[in-house]
Amino acid sequence: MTHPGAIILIVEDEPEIRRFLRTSLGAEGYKVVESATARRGAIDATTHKPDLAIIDLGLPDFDGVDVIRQIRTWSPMPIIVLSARAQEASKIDAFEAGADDYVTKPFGVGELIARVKVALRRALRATTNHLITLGDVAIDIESRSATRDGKSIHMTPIEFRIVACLANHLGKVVMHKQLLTEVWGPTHASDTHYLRIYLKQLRDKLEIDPVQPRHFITETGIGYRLVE
Amino acid sequence: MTHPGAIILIVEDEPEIRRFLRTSLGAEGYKVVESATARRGAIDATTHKPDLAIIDLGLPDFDGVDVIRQIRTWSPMPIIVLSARAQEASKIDAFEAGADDYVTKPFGVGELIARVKVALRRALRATTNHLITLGDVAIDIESRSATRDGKSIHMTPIEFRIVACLANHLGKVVMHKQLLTEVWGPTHASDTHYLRIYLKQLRDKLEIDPVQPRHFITETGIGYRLVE
DNA sequence: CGATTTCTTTACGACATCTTTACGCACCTG
DNA sequence: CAGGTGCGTAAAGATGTCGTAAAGAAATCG
Repeated sequence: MTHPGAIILIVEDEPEIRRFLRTSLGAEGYKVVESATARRGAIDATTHKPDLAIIDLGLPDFDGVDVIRQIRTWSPMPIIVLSARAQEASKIDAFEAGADDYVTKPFGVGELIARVKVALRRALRATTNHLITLGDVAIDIESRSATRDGKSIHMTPIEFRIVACLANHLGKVVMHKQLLTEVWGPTHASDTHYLRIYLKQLRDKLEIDPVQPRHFITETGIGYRLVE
Repeated sequence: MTHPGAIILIVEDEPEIRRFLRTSLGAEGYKVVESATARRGAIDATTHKPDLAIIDLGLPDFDGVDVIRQIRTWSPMPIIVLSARAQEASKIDAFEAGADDYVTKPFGVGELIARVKVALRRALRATTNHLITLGDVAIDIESRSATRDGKSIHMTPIEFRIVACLANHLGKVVMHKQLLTEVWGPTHASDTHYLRIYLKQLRDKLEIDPVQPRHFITETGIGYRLVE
């Protein structure tokens, strides 16, 4: 599997389809979060911080397009639309709201999973570089793993999200607010002390000398920056 | 239109479809390059450096998937597959070869153009940077970083805001009052000594000879000016 | 269901940045 | 030539941010 442990949010009202997707995606190693309504979906997107969202358009309370717009106000996460509407106008609406892909029902699992993989792969690679070398430590963003001369280094989900976010802007400063919203969601956009704690942990694990960090650089008052 | 003048490569053997795409995409303001064979398409991709490629799978000489693999060895450009093959296996093959999207014939122009826009939008996000060169120093406003022959130069938040403000009016004089209000807010619009202190620091960091400034020019009694 | 990992909360010393204060110099003006 | 004005320079104090440790709460896993 390409992205072990990635969290996928499914916003879909039909229980059979939800069950279907849950088992298929679960078998691929993804964690699945489910929401049956648009309102619930928008909330779950902020609380569960998914890596990707699959959204149905025909929801009971609001239109799925509204959920897309809502998410797009704070996150660039990949969004795949799943809809029975085959008309071109629906597709164009969804794309303009910020969708990344559009799959019409009925659909094949294999195809959907392939599209999920493509979207995740794309989201995790900023340039062309999935592999990052920090001194004697090698980090593979795609397989969520890090190694120091052969020995693997364990990273928790949040630790990895921070590294991935910093790696997406390699060499550039990522502001506190952006880092916090991409990792913890928009509700924690001001909890800068979270960053201090996790950056400490990352430096302890990945830096050669955690006291004199050479890769996880702090830009006081602004944010953090990852340099190779 | 979202990306004026973007170059789009079309690899497609059927002349009617080529003509169709040429007019549709041309009307949207895109430049179109056409190739009728896989071999020709792989060559045109290297010579014309397109921003995006639309590739048919059923080509006379080789399979379109080979063209995708070929391009993926050297470029991360967005690739949209256009194919009559609706089987899931074909789609999965294409995605695994590195395709970004898959549209089955017959298709609607509106949808295709929407998918083209999404792909371009996504690709553009990675490659935008405002660069200013001051002698041997390069400043990237967007990523908040400055470098002198590879070595990064650290700037504090206020220092950077001053540079950004001056860079926004590159070559023109920015008055004391304007600079002060944009950086410190309207309450400090008269504290001109702040500027003297920070301009000194900036010159020490960014000028070749801080005593004889060539880029941070002071306009006595008026304000400051940044020249490249 | 208990054990272990992971996440969140709290607290405080160390440090970078910002602000304040002070003085020397060049220029202009009366 | 004395005194004012605007600018550059330097250094010390104040403020806010950061790093660190440790312990309680929640989630995960066998």
